[in-house]
Amino acid sequence: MPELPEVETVVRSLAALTGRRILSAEFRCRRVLRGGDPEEMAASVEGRRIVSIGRRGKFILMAIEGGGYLVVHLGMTGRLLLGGEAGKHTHAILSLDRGVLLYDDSRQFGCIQYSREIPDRILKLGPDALEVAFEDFAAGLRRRKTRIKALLLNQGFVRGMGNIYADEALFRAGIHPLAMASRLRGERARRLYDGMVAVLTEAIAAGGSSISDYVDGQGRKGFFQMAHRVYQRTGEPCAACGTAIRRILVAQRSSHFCPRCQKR
DNA sequence: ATCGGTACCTGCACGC
DNA sequence: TGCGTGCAGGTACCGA
Repeated sequence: MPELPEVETVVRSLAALTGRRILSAEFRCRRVLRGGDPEEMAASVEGRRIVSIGRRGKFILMAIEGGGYLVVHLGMTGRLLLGGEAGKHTHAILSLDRGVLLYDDSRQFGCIQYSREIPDRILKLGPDALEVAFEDFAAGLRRRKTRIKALLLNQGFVRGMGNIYADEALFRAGIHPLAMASRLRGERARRLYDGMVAVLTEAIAAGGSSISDYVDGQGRKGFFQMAHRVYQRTGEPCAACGTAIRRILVAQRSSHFCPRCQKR
């Protein structure tokens, strides 16, 4: 489901969690706990308030009263829902002093864990795609010996981009997904940076993209998918030149682009 | 140290 | 109807 705009939308939709007390917690599925023990996790959060909720790239961090964090990653199909009924794929249930928070994930690629400190894998992420300075972004491009599409998906380079927005940013910049990152300098680096920031900002304003099952914390769908210009538009005419959009694999991920507008 | 390929899991759309 | 195939917003891990 979720890239930066979707995760940002979820976090904003869950602002009401701030100050809520967790009365009880149930963790049902070991596979999404990243090795954590369900009983210990429950004991670590029960009786404590949620102090804040925020985002680092695609990770959601809920700061828990007295220190520690509930760290959530939505993977491909994860959902955090304020209210509603537990279902077949509900892996965590937090009963609050007002309402209930459910964590659902049919594919179980996401995770929910409790950690005393911010986990190392989060500290090792690159700068946020909406916070990185252009100079750092451009310098990073020059240092990497890989295709630009793969690099945009690498969370150690810049955190928050995923398959949809990487394709959309590359289209806006007129850059082919197979272009070598190190060769993008000057004006092309600038266009990519601007395209990335613009597409992410517009997507947040639209509440994210709901391709199949994404919803925010209140169960609302996003509608930025209407504005996708290449993602999952294989065969459709390019909005700029009319050429049929093509799909190729880059780093094992579907990549959609206009063969005429996007140059290597 | 960096890269690409693969594994993980469920559900859906499609063709036969 | 049912079965096989391919595809899907993700990261982690492995060997080269």
